[in-house]
Amino acid sequence: MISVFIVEDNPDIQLLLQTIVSREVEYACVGVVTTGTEALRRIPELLPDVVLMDIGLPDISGIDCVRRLKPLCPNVEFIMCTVYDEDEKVFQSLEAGANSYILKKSKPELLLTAIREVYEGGSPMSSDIARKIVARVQRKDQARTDYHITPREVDVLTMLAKGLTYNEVADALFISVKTLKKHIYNIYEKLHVDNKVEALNKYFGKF
Amino acid sequence: MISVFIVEDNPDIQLLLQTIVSREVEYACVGVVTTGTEALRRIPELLPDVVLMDIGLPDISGIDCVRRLKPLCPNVEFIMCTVYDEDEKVFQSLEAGANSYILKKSKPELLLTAIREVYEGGSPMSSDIARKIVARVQRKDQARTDYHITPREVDVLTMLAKGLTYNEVADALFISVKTLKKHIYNIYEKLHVDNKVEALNKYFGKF
DNA sequence: CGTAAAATACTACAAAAGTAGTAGGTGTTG
DNA sequence: CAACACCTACTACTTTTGTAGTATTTTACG
Repeated sequence: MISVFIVEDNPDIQLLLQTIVSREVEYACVGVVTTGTEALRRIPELLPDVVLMDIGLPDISGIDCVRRLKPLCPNVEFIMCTVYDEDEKVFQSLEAGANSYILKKSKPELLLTAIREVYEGGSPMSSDIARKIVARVQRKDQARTDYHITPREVDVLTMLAKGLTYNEVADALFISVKTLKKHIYNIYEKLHVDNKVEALNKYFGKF
Repeated sequence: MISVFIVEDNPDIQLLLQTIVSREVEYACVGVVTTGTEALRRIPELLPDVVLMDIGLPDISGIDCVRRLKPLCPNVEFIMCTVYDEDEKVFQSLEAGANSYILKKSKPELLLTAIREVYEGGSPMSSDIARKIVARVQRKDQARTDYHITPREVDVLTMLAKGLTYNEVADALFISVKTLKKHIYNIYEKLHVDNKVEALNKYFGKF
């Protein structure tokens, strides 16, 4: 039996979600609230297995709710259930601690499947939401393409990325600091940057 | 009609995949090879819509194949189709340019759906593969938790992350460089680090 | 085998970053 | 109102980075 908590301000959708969840025997709706404030109070008390969280709430945004709740109850799984499919909403939700992001237009069966899957440790989402996330992961690597950075220069960048000083890098690579500086100088020219952080941002993805 | 190209060294699975794809009218299998080398030669010639790529090939790994092919034919969508479900394989595949990652044990219908969805611009994958990716996105934010970094210090860290110098940050925040240095000194103490890159790595996720 | 790219090493100076304090002002809260 | 956290600003000094060159030695490749 999976206990589900619903946070949704629109009465129609609230009722709809509640109906879908309550109809099946292996799911139980243990609570429904319409505001973020209520969610913040009730969820840590009830500790449901899964929370269906709307984003556009009247007081606090659903994303901020998750951000505040997840540290308090790490074992509660949050599914963002919303009309927005913008990239930023998706990323913010995941960064806040949600593990699933589905659109309200999804079919009832899909919602139930999502609840089960997130409960079982998955991150159910449609393939177009997934693509947004994949694109972000990929963006980091695209950076690494084509600056004519040599293998040795990659070594240097990799060590600098760890936060090592010139002396430490030089020791690790068995070269003199003078040589190292030359490498770094060359790297900066190739990347058209003029300090470490800019170089790392440009070569590896952004922070 | 979606043209599909298959890279798979195991004859049984190769035949199975080919059969699944060829059975439906809206899919056409336009080529099958058993090695990475052949894939590298044939795919840029044929430019199929979708490639089903095995990872464990006899010569070059499927991941390296994608890495080399994707820049040559950016409009070809790659689906990794493999037995491995380790995190690293998943990330490496996505970073190499694949847009979907499915396991060989998946059902035939799921495979066909995946081909269609990736062709339509999605990133189909099971919810447990998705969770691995979500976990990586989240890892970056977990870092930001609990070091007692004040709002002003966050401002400072955010600007430093852009690669700005002390002078530039001080100007941007309308404070003196002396004050800025004090902030940074405090940040370093809180994070137990002693330079910029270490601080950024610790506060935001790793590079 | 020659040559081009890469890696190595050096000088010398300039600029930025980091260390280690003190200290006044502001805002909040028990 | 006292304690506390935070932001601000300062001095003085050290260390690390960055700039701008020259020059020699490997290594890779046609």
